[in-house]
Amino acid sequence: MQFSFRMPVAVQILLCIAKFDGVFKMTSTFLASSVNVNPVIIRKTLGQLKAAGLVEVAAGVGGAKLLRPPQDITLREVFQAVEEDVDLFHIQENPNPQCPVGRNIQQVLGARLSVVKDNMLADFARVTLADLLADIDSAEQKHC
Amino acid sequence: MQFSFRMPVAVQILLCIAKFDGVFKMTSTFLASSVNVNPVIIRKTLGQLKAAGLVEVAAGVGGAKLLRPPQDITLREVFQAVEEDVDLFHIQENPNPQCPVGRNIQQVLGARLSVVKDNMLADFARVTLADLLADIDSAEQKHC
DNA sequence: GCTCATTGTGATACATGGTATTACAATGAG
DNA sequence: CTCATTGTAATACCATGTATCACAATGAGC
Repeated sequence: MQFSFRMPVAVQILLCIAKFDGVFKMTSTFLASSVNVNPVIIRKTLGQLKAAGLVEVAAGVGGAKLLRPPQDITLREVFQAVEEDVDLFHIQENPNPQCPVGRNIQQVLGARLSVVKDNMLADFARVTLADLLADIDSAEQKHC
Repeated sequence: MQFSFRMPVAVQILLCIAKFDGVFKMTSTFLASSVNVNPVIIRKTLGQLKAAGLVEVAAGVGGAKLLRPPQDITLREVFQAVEEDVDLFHIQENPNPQCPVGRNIQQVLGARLSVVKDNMLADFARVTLADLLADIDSAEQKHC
């Protein structure tokens, strides 16, 4: 099991916008060449980020901008913008009610797993785009 | 994105074995009727649990047993027994090396996400089969 | 040694979801 | 009005998860 590309793609889009705002126009074609995916994927992802209130996209003329400063945007928001909010885990829906394990598994295991999911979201909430931009800058310096 | 049924199914199998050991013979057909999936799914899952050293399965005559007490088996082991150990997250493999974001995204975001994954596994490691058995018993008492 | 319920496993089928791509109407600055 | 661009529908393809059938191998008990 793996998460899809979507969240990493969304993060890369947002980082590019943050880093190149005012320098280049952030069109879906430009972003597509940084991420190396099809421009339509970028446009769909930008649509989700727009719906989440993270960016604005200029229809017609093109170009995307952040609506909030990078230090105010967390991975949690990005994740929730692009991933369906279904349960992360998936417990068999029709266990046997005759069996004491079957008739309680959903409640018992579900409670444990929802803690795990909450912790994951809390971890995401601790990382901002500004953190990642700083990480990138320090990685760049090491290369030079 | 969702995890598959596999881990919850494996947990339910192990709980049934723990609860009914010595009372019923734990064949794949019996377990399939508690979990309500095809017996072949049970046999495949038991095969993974056997490979992980959690259970033994009597070929021929049938029946599965735990190889360790429930308080020594954590959700982490169960999870890792049945889920491929690929990266939980999936970062675009060929970002544009010309772009400062593209050429660092894997390292930078990958480092952050591997922390999230480690935390998730640590959460799993804190829950044992014995905990779940106790949860089930207390849920059963409330129903009576 | 035979029987028979059971396991282990390969093959197949099907549904779902992610990704890539084409096409085109709608948009809006210049 | 023009034209680069966005938004979106349609389509295709592949990978993965799940269900199911079939059958050889197993091994306890008679």
